[in-house]
Amino acid sequence: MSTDTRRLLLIDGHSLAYRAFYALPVENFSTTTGQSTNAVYGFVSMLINVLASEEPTHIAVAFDLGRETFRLEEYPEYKAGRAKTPPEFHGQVELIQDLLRALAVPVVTQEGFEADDVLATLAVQGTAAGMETGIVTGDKDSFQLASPSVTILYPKRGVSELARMTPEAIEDKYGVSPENYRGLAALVGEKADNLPGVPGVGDKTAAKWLTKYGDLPAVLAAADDIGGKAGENLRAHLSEVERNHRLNRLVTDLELATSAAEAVRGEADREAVEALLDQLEFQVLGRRLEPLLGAAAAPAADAEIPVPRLVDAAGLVEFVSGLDAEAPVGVATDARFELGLGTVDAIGIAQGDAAVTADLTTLDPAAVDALSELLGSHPGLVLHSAKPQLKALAQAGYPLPHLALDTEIAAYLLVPDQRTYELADLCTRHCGFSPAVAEDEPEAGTLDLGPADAASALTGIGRSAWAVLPLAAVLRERIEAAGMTGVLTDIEIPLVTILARMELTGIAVDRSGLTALGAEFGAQAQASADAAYAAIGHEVNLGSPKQLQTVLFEELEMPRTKRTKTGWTTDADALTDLFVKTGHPFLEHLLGYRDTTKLKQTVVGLERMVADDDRIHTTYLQTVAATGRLSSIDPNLQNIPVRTDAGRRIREMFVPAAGDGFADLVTADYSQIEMRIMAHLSGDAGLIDAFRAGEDLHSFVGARVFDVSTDAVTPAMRSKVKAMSYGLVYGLSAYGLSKQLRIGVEEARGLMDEYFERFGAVQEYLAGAVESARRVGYTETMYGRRRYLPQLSSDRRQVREMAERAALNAPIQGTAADIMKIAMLRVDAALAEAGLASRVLLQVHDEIVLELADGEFDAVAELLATTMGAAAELEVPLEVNIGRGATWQQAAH
DNA sequence: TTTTTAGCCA
DNA sequence: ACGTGGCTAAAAAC
Repeated sequence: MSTDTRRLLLIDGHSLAYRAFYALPVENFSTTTGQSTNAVYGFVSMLINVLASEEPTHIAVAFDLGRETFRLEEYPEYKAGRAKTPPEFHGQVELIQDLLRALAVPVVTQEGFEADDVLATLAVQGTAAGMETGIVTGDKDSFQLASPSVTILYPKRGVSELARMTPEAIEDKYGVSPENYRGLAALVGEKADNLPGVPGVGDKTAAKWLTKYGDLPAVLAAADDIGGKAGENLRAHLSEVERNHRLNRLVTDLELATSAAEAVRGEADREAVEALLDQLEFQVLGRRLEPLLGAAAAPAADAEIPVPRLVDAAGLVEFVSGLDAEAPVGVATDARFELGLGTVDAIGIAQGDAAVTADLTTLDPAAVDALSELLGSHPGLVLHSAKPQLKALAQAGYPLPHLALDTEIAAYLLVPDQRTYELADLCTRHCGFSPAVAEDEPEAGTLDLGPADAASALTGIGRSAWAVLPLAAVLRERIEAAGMTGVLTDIEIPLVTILARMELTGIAVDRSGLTALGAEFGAQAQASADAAYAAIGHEVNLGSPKQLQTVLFEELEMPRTKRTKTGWTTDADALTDLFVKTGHPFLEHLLGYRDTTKLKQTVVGLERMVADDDRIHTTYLQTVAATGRLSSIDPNLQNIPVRTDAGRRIREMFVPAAGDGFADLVTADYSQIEMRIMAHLSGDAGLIDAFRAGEDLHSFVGARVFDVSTDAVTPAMRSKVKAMSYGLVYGLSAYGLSKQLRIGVEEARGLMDEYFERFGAVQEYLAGAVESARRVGYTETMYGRRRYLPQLSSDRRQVREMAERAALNAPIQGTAADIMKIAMLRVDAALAEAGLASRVLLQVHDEIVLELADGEFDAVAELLATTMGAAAELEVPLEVNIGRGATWQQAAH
């Protein structure tokens, strides 16, 4: 192509925005105000790429305008049956148009026509003017426009790659010329446009006919000569094919406001572009837009992704010894876990622009030493999702490193309610590159090493090790800007190592006791089931809500309960109500069955997770709970039953490793920590007095609410007050309270009014918390941990009120989580400092469980009480309860 | 394979 | 419509 050729680039805006929307995970692209930006991001990213690769002299972007098109007029079902546009897509096209306007890129539309018609017209004008034309569109109808001077750039795989559909490429792929593509499409049909074609005819058959007869009119004329089922179908669908052919013709003679020759980019409005990028919270993308802003050549923002070197043992030693002891070091591995047992075969290490990958299974002692030295002593190690990798390395005999940063945790703190924090996505979003390059190259952590692609898998790990470094730099800046450096570096990052140790240690269980208990619960469940069957005279799957509904509401004609999406609820509350109303024994047995099967399932689930060392190694997730709490999986040890006697028998199965010098378990839990935080944050004098006086909180509050003396508070009054106090922390309504206490709404409202009368500062605090969250967009814990709640400004009431309740709860639940995390760090440090062998095994939100080394109880109890009690400075004391026993249950107090 | 229902914890 | 934050299992829907 000579340099003086004029090159015209035409873009189908709507089609590309839609492609981008589905190519990029919407949950990873939204602003703090809740505006989704994935389609905008993908579109702009594509625009930058295509401008760089095509270097057009002329450009235009077309959008569909208006619902009424001539196609819809002729065929009312045109594009009918399409799935509704997802709500997250709304507004993104407008944002793209705003951005294009600010960039002075011509936008061309025509009322009553689709973007494709506009592009077709411009392409024809361009060809007439001797221009080379490229059309970027995800609509195959435009293939009919391909010619020696017109190429269709069709997105494959997301929006990052464009297939160049020249006439030859179309001929190759479909077996027809661009002129005949319309005929092919008419025969085959287009599902997305609701244009059915000839049944049983696909690209191959259509191409065969078109080649044989020349073009579509000739095929239709020869329809009677075509044999077989396909020919029969063709004859039966002639009118549809003709209709498709009329509708898929693109209009090339529109009178447009801008002609191809006039489609030239003007001078960008830099301020407007920057304001928009700010609003979209795009940072890296903004730098990549620099060249479009007409400024002096900006430095290339695209990081050069180095190709990691595959090194052997000697190469690893050389690389490690050459590392700067001050500068950050990126590390990635292929660690994976099964029942608490980790495996790691490969490691990537990077610093600056250099990255290597090594096969850990082939290292010699010198290399192992060098690696141990690096992991054990380097102060700047950065990993993405460090904990599983640290655990696997530790099990492989390497020291538990000092972690400088975990990029997954940093990303979580910035947006704690995101679903995933994958390295590749974060790099794309924050750094403008993606470390996962080749499609056949597995990502770190997911590889299955076959001999053929072992090398590419290994370089993927090295690339990940390198990628965390630029990501870390960006995330650190953003964490600092949000005031969360303290939460990150003083709480979350040091906690990783502690959790890793807790998980590696696990908690011992009585394996045969579990088996026996499971069998016992199983037998009880079977007995309840048999009794239930006897009560109705036949068997039914008691675990199937659908079958239960048939029995309860049709067979037994009981009154209908609350609606669910698919019928009527059969939950325990509803069944209890029904039992009160009907007294039918089936209900009683069903409830008994539910209880015991649940217990049995819990026991069986635990049994499955016992590792070879007779211990259960749960995994704590540090980036899941939006409030800052931990969560626990595989198995979840934060929801082991405790409320019933039968349930507590499961806690009897958790024991110390007596043979290893651990005689007992110890539990330490914060008493009423959330109410204490409420007292502190609200500054309510009444609540603060109650805690300072060390009185029973609920009796104290009950005395005020019911206007009696503290010792005149009955158990019934106390339990009402307790439910209310906790409910308030979560935004409970009078209706909810009435349901929970099985009292009237008016009585519930009376209780709440009385409560707020006596504890006015609590009400003020709660109202103020929502108000300030609405204003700044996020809630904050005492330690600065944020949760963004853009839905506080939603105009949908249900959505908004849900956000309001979250805003009430997040600072309190989150502060409690912060305090417990700080306590864990200090307890761990204090145990080590005191030279004690007792160790922390579990965390259950406000409780920790320790394995007590022989003879250490007094020291440990003292240490726990002091350290946990002093973990935070509140207006009220932090009370810690400590218990000791031969099982988790017995250690409870 | 994903969604729905139910139930356990703080 | 009506209390927050989690995880798991089984059935049902896809």
